[in-house]
Amino acid sequence: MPALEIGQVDDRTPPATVRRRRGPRKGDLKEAAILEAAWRLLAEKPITSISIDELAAGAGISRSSFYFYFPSRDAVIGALARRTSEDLSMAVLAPLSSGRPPREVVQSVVRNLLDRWQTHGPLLRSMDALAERDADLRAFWHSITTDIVAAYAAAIDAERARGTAPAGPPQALDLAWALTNLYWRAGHQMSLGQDPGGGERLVETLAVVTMRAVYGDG
Amino acid sequence: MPALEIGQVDDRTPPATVRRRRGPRKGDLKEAAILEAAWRLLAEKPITSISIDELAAGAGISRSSFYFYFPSRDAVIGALARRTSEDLSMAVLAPLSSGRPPREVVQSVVRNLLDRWQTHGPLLRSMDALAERDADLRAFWHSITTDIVAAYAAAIDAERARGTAPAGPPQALDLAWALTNLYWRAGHQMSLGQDPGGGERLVETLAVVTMRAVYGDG
DNA sequence: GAGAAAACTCAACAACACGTTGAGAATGTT
DNA sequence: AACATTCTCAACGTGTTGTTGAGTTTTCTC
Repeated sequence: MPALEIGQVDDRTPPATVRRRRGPRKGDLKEAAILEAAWRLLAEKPITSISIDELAAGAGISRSSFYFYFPSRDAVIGALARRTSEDLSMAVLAPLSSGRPPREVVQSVVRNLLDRWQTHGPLLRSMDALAERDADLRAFWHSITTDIVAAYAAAIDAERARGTAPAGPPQALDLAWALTNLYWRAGHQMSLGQDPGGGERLVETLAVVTMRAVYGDG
Repeated sequence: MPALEIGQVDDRTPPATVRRRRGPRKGDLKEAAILEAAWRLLAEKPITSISIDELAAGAGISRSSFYFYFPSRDAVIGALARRTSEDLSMAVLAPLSSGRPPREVVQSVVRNLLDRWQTHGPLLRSMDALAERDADLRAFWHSITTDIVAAYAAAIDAERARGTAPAGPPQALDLAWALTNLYWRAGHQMSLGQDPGGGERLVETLAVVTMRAVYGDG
């Protein structure tokens, strides 16, 4: 699956904002320009301090015109978020179905996720903040993470069935949920530069914790 | 340590807002009333949708008067956060120095933390959001969590010295950091009702993960 | 308890961001 | 060319923010 870049027009799926426009038209460029501007601005300041004016100016249109494309600033974040969700899912699901040895799978999952946080950090953080206010986005994102957790739990259950991992409690789902949230927060903190020792050391730590949590029987 | 309740006047330390007032004066009641109003409102809606007007009205003063006490809405959250930080530190530090067996210590730490998230959830979530914008609050909170992590790491190192836990890598500090962030995110999600299966089951899951992470040698 | 200082109150003002409206220009379709 | 759709934006109304300056009340000091 092509990893759709930010700013590139997404013609694979109907637009997330089912609002006014229908067919593939010219002003799609402007919509993309707004998203691109949001992406750019997000890298330098938190979402709450980006005004519609800046977004519009960044896309080369007037503030009023902005509202033709998006109903609100939050909707822009929502659109970016939906666009990133696939990428994030794949970061976890691909290694899980690779058939490689457990230790490598875990390492890949963790590495991939932290990698996404490195590049999409500002967006993911904004989304986290937005999800508290926006019920739609919260539901959407909840379903994404639920899928990821379910897949992870299935992998744990498979290991348990093979006898390589001890049976619960905790249930595989609970374990998967906890680990996924561990990765999430770790990535979040890393993207803020709040982690002790960068990159590979963090991957290693998370991988060890995961291996012990799944295969240990403390 | 007396667990200072919200709305109670804090005369133990100089006011966080070193702005205008000095001695212990009458209007302290109003300041407390604002904090109490913030606390109350926070329980029903996210910080971003609470207006200064509501805060002032909740405290029985005019909007302009609000600015006599706090320079901004964020400062109110900051004040509440500082007030809660001790409580949160103690939730972790007390069990660690209790001398009880490891498994019980871990369970207490986790239980205490989740308990705080249950009662202070809306505030802690607001703080998380605020910390991204406010450098002061971020630094303050970072020092709090750093202390907690350090204490946790010291406990792990003690176990390692006793030979009951395997030596690193990962370093005890990295392990403590990861576990603390796991608890944080778990509490965060729980306070949003986004966790699978409530209370005690979550405590159990986190306790198991912790025990395996510290004592396992996967 | 009189007078001064400090603490406190608030209406009015200015600045800003938001979202809407309605009139028009550009683009596409027949 | 005539028509419909897409796109643009100035102008407006609204709500929230933070400041100012003039007042009232409380507290302190003698």
